[in-house]
Amino acid sequence: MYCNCFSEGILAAPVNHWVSGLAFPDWAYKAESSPGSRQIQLWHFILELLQKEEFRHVIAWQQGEYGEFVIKDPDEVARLWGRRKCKPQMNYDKLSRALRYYYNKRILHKTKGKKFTYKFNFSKLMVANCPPWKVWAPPSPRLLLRSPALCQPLVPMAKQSEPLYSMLCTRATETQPAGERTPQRPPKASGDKESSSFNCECFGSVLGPGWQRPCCCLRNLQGGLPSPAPLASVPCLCCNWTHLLGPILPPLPSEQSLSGSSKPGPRLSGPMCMPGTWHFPGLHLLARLRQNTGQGLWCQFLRPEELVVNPGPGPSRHLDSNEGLSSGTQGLKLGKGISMSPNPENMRVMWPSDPP
DNA sequence: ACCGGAATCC
DNA sequence: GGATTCCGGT
Repeated sequence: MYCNCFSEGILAAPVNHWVSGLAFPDWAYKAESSPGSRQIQLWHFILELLQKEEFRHVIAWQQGEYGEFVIKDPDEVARLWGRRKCKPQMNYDKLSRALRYYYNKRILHKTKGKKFTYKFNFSKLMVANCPPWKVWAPPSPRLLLRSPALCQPLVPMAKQSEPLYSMLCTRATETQPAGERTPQRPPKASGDKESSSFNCECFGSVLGPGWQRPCCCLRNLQGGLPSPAPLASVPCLCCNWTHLLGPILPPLPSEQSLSGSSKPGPRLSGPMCMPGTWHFPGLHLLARLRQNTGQGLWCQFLRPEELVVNPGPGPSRHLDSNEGLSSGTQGLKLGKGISMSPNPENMRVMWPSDPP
C-alpha cells in the first residue's frame, strides 16, 4: 500500500544530522544490533512534533513544567502518527496505549489531573538510548592524563535533581556506590550494556566537524579521584552540547518567551573557541542543571601545563591523580565566560591501552 | 479520559 | 522489542 510517510513535513529519515534545524542524534534511534528497530519510536516522534513550530497547535510543551507536554489535538497527533507508521486506523486510544507502555519504562509518565498531558523523563530516555557499549571506546589522541576524570566538571551528588541531573548521573552512580569506585575498562563485548558507564561518544553524531570522534566527556568518576564527597560527572568541555540540547529538550521558560526560534542563539551556536573568549558548550546544560538544582555548579579542568605530552609510542609519564586534582582545579562559576582558554586539544586523552 | 492485560503483528 | 489492536474496568 502506498504510504506517503515521507511526503509530509515530518521526515522519517534516521538521520544523524540536523533536520529542519533539529538534531536527532543516532542514540535517539535504536541500536543497530536490533534490526528493524531503527524505525522511529513513538517518543521520538512526539519529540519531533514538539520541536516543530507548525505542530504547536497540535502538541506543545507545557509552560512551566520541565519535560511536560500537552496533546492539544489528540486525533491529529494520532493521525500523524498513523501516517508515519502507515497505520491509517491509528487513533488516540491506540496511541495512548503505546504511550502507557512508556510508563513502566519510565520514559514517560502521565500528569494526573491534566487531560492529554504527559511528561518526559529525559534521564531514562537518554540513558536507555545512548548505546553504552560506545561509552568506553577510547579516544586516540596523543595527550595523556593520569585520571580520566580530570577534565570533567564536578558536581556533588547531593545536588542531584531530576530530570537532567539524574540523566547525567545515572550511569555514573548506578554501578557502584560512592567510595567504592574503581577504574573500569571498556566492555569486552559490544553487548555488555550494563557494565559500562556513560560518556558522550553517542553524541558524536551531533557534534560539528572535528568533534566526530569520542571525547572524554561524560565519563564517570570511577577513575579513582580522591573525592571528599560523592561526585558525578557532567559533560566535559569538549562537547558541543548546544546541538543536542536545542532540539531535544524543551525550552526553558525564559527561552519560551523569546522570539519563537528553536535555533540556539548565537551565544551558544558559535564555535566553542572564539578569539579572545571561550564559550563553554556545556553552559546551556549546566544552566538547566542549575535551574533544576537551584544551586551553583562548579567545573573543573586541567591547566595546559598539567597535561603530559606523549610524543609517540612508548612509555608515558602519568600525572599523579592527587597532583592533577590539587593543582589543576579551576573553579568556574556558571554564567560567566571563562577567561582562560583551554585548548580543545588539551581535552583529548589517551588510554594507556591505546594502540600506538 | 485513562488504565493495563492479552493477543497479535512486524 | 515495540508497537498495534482489542477490550473490560475505573
